[in-house]
Amino acid sequence: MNEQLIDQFIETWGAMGRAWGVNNSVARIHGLLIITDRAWCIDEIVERLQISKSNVSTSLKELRSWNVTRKIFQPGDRKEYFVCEPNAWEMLFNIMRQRKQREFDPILTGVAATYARAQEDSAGIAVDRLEQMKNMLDTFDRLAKMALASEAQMKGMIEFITGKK
Amino acid sequence: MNEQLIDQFIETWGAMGRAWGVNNSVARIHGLLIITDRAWCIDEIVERLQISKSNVSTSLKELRSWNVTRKIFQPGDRKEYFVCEPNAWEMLFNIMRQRKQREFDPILTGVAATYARAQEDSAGIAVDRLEQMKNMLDTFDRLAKMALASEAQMKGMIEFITGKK
DNA sequence: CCTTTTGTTCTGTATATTCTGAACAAAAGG
DNA sequence: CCTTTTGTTCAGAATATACAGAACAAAAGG
Repeated sequence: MNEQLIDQFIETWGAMGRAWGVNNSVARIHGLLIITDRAWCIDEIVERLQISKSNVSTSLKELRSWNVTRKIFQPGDRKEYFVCEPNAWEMLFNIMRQRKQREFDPILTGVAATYARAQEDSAGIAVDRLEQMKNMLDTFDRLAKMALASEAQMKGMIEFITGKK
Repeated sequence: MNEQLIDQFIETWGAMGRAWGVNNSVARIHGLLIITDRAWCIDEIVERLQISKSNVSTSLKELRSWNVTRKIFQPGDRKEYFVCEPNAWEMLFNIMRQRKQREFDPILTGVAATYARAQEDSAGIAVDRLEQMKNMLDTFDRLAKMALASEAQMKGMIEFITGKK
């Protein structure tokens, strides 16, 4: 087993998580599940990453809420084992769907509300900028809806744009 | 002046910042510069947002590092005033360029390095997943380079995809 | 020169978050 | 039933982040 190489990937994935606002333990566990070629139970993760069982338990719960990890059961073993979504694009899609819903949609609603009220009373407000901002968010909303509707569609889109055969 | 409406937008923008890993004060100041129709000096921001001068100073420095805010000088006034990039798309582009450079590129480098080493010694490593991950990141890199090269090109792309006339 | 204005940097405090160990719950085995 | 295994939840400790106020720097005005 190439432990050092695994560590290197886990570290990279952890850095990625930090950059995108994901908890370090959560990202590291995810990295471990991605890079290794097997299912892990909680105690094994505790041992491998040297973090507490409670931390592993809650982190795995969060990973499941993002639909990137799931439980499996081994025959004749009471323990729960965990694996990650094996398809990289599907994984990304699941994360993007969740993030859009949790983080983008409320912002769009908020900006649209401000924009609507600014029509009535615009004193001191840069209405043109607000409108631009709203239009931009609307465009992203439309784009995201299309892209996230089907994996095939998004990949088609991207290949078309980047001109890859 | 519709102070409440301005507050509402600043709050929305702050929430957006939090969701994307931006410091709350930084995001609120940015929100203030976006929504209001004028240039602000440090003391005015201190007064309006009720945060300390040191906080405003460092936050503005960060906003400048993202190329979304710049200093201007008023005739016959020693104070520095601050305005935000007036074009919403240009603002987004500047942020994306910086984030790609600071946060995405190192990840791509890291994963590519792991991938290269995994060719030699792949014991216990899910090489197929690593390859998928690397390919996905490469695709994004290509896509981002194209999109960020010119504002017109990206807007064209988006309009083409979303089918907007 | 000395004072005033303006902005930045530094240091300690307050706040938020992350993480651990312990307590707890649930269920299987004997 | 009682014990063991397994996983979750909770309370507090440890850590990291954000922030304010003070000290400092730079430059203009007199």
